[in-house]
Amino acid sequence: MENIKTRFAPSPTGYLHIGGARTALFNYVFAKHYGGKFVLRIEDTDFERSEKKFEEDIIESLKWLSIIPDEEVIFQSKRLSIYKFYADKLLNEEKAYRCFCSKELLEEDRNKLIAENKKPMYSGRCRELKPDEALLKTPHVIRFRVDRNSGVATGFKDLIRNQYINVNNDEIDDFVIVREDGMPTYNFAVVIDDALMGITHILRGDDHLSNTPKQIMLYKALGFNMPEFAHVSMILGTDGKRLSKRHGASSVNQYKCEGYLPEALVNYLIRLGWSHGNDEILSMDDMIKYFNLINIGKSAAVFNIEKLLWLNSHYIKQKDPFILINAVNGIFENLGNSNNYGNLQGPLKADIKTAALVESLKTRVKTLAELRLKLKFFTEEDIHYDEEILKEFNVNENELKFFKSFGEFIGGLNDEIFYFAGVNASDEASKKNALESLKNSIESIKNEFNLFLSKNSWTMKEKAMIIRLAFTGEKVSPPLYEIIFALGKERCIQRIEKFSDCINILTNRYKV
RNA sequence: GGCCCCAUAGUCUAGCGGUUAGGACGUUGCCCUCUCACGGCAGUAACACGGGUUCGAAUCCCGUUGGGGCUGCCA
Repeated sequence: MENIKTRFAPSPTGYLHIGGARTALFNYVFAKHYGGKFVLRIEDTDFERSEKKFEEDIIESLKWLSIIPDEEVIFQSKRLSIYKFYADKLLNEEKAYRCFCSKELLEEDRNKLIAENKKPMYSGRCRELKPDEALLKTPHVIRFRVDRNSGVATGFKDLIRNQYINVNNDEIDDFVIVREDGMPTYNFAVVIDDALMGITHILRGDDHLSNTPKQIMLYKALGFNMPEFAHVSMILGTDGKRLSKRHGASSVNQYKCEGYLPEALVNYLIRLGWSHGNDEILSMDDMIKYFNLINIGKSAAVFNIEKLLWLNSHYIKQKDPFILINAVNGIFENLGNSNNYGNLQGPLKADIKTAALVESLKTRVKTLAELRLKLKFFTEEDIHYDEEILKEFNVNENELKFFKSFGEFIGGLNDEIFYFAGVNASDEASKKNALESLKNSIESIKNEFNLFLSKNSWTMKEKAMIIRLAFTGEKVSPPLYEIIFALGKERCIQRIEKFSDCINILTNRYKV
């Protein structure tokens, strides 16, 4: 196949949603696989519902997913004269006609047909009408004259089903191609644009399957070359209904804000309806290399957040901590104070201490938002000790002695363990060095720590939890060695003192 | 209602006439272990139903059922 050109043609009536993103992705990788082009066209002919912010969101979200158009974005609203030209052409050739039926009249016709249990279709009342000057000035639409010779059918080959789909023409009424306000309807504009833009393959949702025969008729009437068609099945929610807002997050931007990585989302979407043997993890390059229409599934797919989470955690694990710090700051910066994650103080520092925690936390989280939350004990000074938790682990005054010597141990640690020159997070070599010596520091802390414990005949198992509580206030945390490194001697000792005070208060209360 | 599309585990899927029906997510158990994870190992679970065609059907055909879409001066 040569000179492939595909397009993604959303209407800006909502944020880019998951289904749209997948359609865009399929179009993109299909075009790239054959060395062709992919373009973006915004179908903003519905002035009522189209909004600028949605246009921007669509373009930004695609960019975030690395789905980059090869040509300037096209807006249908800027091509109105083109649609008018072709409407006049059809009118002159009597392939279309003006319809003056009022909306009320049409509604009446419709209801009558429905009452008779018939398919609601336009009656063709204005088909043979020859409007005079006066009538032409009244509001009207333009309808396409469907070939009604009995037995005529319109069909096309669908590349995904690999079969012909035919519909009898008498199933299709004389549909509107130009609205009362002069705007083209979807079926009309889409055909003209796809033809004029030289789109060779139309890959779209199968909700358009029933529209395709109408469009085929227009291609023929306008004398355009016919593109190939491929209809991808839809994405469903867990209830089997078409995916929408009520199924939770449905826009790409929401996933971004919740801390999903673009490569995870793209990987998830490509596998939803398409497969390459048993491959699950696919980079954009892999997708482009392997993508084909044959392996696109015909049946609808249910969106499964668990698998997305799995992929997200997979990609998080692959990243170095400095990149993750950056990514976390990126999403929380945009969210500002209006986020759902409570008050988090400032951006994360791209230093070795933060990196140490992020490195050990990255196997423990599934989203970036979760990562940020798990860093709270580190970024905030105010540690809260929950009485219930302390009771649960039976923290009592007997531990005061332990914490006293533990504090001394921390204070006695070699300062060199904690000393790091600044890390340049944009320099690979600098990061690599820092991460390498970080390992050494952690190793040293581990050795010293174990020595300290065994000298006193204590074990890690019996002391780990109370130390964890003292340092973080939480039952769950990264490993203690990393925490000691990240907090540093001073903050560790402060927390030990605070925790000891807390034990005192608690036990004194019982004595009284 | 009419027309069109679809049908392998809870979910995503492999399979394209002969397989112990494969993989992944999830889930369960075990190992590792300072908590939680990661990781490793093991287990769990599917051809919607009924007719054909064929020596042989998850695979081909028909029907039933179920689901989805369209039926707008939305896209």
